[in-house]
Amino acid sequence: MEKIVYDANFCIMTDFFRMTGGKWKSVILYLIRKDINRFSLLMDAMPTISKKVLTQQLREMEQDGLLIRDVLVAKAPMVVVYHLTDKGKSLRQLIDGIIEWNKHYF
Amino acid sequence: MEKIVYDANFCIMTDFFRMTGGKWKSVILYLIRKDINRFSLLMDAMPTISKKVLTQQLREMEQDGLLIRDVLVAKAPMVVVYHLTDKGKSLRQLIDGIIEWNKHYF
DNA sequence: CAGTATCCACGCCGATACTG
DNA sequence: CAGTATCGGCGTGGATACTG
Repeated sequence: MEKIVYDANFCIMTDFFRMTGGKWKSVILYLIRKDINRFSLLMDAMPTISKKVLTQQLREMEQDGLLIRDVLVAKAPMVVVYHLTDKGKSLRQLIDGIIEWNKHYF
Repeated sequence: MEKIVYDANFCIMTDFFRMTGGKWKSVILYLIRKDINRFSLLMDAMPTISKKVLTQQLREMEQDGLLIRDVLVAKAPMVVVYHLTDKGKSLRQLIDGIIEWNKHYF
């Protein structure tokens, strides 16, 4: 009979929530998948997000290997395109699962 | 051609993250499912959580219909038992999906 | 266009002491 | 045993002005 001792800091779920949780990441994931893949397009689609926060979220998601930041033109006016990695795309099934669950239990 | 405008405050994912996210809720869900269903047993299993936070999380999860708080003895020394609702149990498949995803993409 | 730089509010989470 | 009450740190998210 072993004792179960749990620390949330070492929970596998913590990684998932860090990568997809927060206020905006699941929305960003959804939008980029819909080819809303430019900084200004994302700003237009999320009228209540700030530039700082959008930049932050995109950078973190890049770090987590969910998306790639593609700089097409490096001088002003810059052109940057975002697209999902396979890892980022693979989240869709999980998100769809969550949506289905929501439909069923509400 | 319609314009897509998104506000995280009305996102279906926000509900899911509120119900299962945060630092402890997925752990609590897991533990109660393992019949670690008393306040003090949960405290023992999560040595780094505080009483206030555990109480908070349990109350929120009760509000969200994920678990039921069963007061067996209302006078000190009290006896309270927690158990999952069907809605709470149903989260297991989603959590398992997340764990599988994690195994595959790490 | 796609960001930085600052400053700031709020809420999550935690430590500790006390209680029916 | 199963909580409340109180105080406080810290991180997330936001408003606004500025820039290569």
